[in-house]
Amino acid sequence: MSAGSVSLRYFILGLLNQHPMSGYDIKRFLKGLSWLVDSPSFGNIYPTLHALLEDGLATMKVVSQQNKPPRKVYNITNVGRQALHEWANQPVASTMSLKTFVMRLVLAGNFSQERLITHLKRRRDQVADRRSALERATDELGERAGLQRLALDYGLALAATELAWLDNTVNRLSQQPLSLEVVRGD
Amino acid sequence: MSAGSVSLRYFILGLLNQHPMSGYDIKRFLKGLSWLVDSPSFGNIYPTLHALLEDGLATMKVVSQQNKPPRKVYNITNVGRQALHEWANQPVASTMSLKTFVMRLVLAGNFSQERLITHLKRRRDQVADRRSALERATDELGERAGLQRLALDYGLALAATELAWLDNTVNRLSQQPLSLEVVRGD
DNA sequence: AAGCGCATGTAAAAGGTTACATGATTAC
DNA sequence: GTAATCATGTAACCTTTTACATGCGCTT
Repeated sequence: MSAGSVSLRYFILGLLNQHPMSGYDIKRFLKGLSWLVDSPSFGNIYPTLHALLEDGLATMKVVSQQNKPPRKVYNITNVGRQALHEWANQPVASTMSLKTFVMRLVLAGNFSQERLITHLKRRRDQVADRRSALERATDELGERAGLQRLALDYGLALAATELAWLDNTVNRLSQQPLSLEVVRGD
Repeated sequence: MSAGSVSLRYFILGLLNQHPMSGYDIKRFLKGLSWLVDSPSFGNIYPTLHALLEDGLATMKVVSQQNKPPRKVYNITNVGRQALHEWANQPVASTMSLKTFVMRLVLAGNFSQERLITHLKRRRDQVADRRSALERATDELGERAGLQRLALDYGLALAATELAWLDNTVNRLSQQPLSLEVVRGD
């Protein structure tokens, strides 16, 4: 999960800040978005939740269900919220994978509208750089039509779409703010 | 690198099959494509090359340079080529990250035009499935406009572009095959 | 001989998946 | 009682990054 990515610890903490969840819930939620975000295994999720408990960043409550075994629902604490904000204030690496971008996008719900827009704009600049790099690489290839050209072509198509989407979204959000209703646990 | 991905061992082997390279060369080449493929560290590359040597899948020759320290250039062996083909014949997981797709696309140069087209078509189907899943998820969200919707929207935009590119490319390649000049090492 | 860029290498630590094991609850 | 689904948990293993260390060849 790491490698210029979002550490699972803070990714989960950010999810908990939006909604109390069990390990199973987290797995299901991320599995549904698995093309857009990392989807860790249970063997990674459960120990991470235990660590959050241990460090006082989250609390746990056993919730009985009908027809189903009980769940352990985790809730972020005030200390956890503070840790999350401190983490979020750290500078972000200048390059970022698609998944990392979307993960931070999801976490952005914990913060302000400005921060969200900043995040999108930074991504925009990054994608523009990437497009330039791909164009340069394409030029260097010259006439040769091969697999590398195919890969570059593919990358350029994606970059163009991403840029358009980001511009569009930044404009839209600037005019009409998103309501960021974060469900606060307690 | 693993986790439904392309193992570094075979990725490097595939690169060597297209062109003899040193560890440093590999690093530089992949760094340039780092948005499209995994870009492993030296601490991963060098030991992998040693293992390929050890297993007889590659040979190594020290090549002196002017003005620069000598390089260790690796070359695939016949045994290595056979291992690569066996690996490539194994069934591929039904879902694949963008990077994994592009990595396999680059490796496809080692194989036939049909295999290349098959790879692209399989990706096409996969992306179509993904789009359906994202559409379903969007419907389930209903009216609520939030970050999750933003993420889904983003995913849908990318999926649409990918589908168009894949269709386009498959058609183009079906009519006008790509010349796959693989530089055979020695 | 000191410094710099190229090039290779390694050990320790971090991060993750796989493959189990356990147990609750319902349905047959 | 046994199979199936939901849910949690753990240990062994694998991969990968990080943070060094080494050395060549040129320049000053």
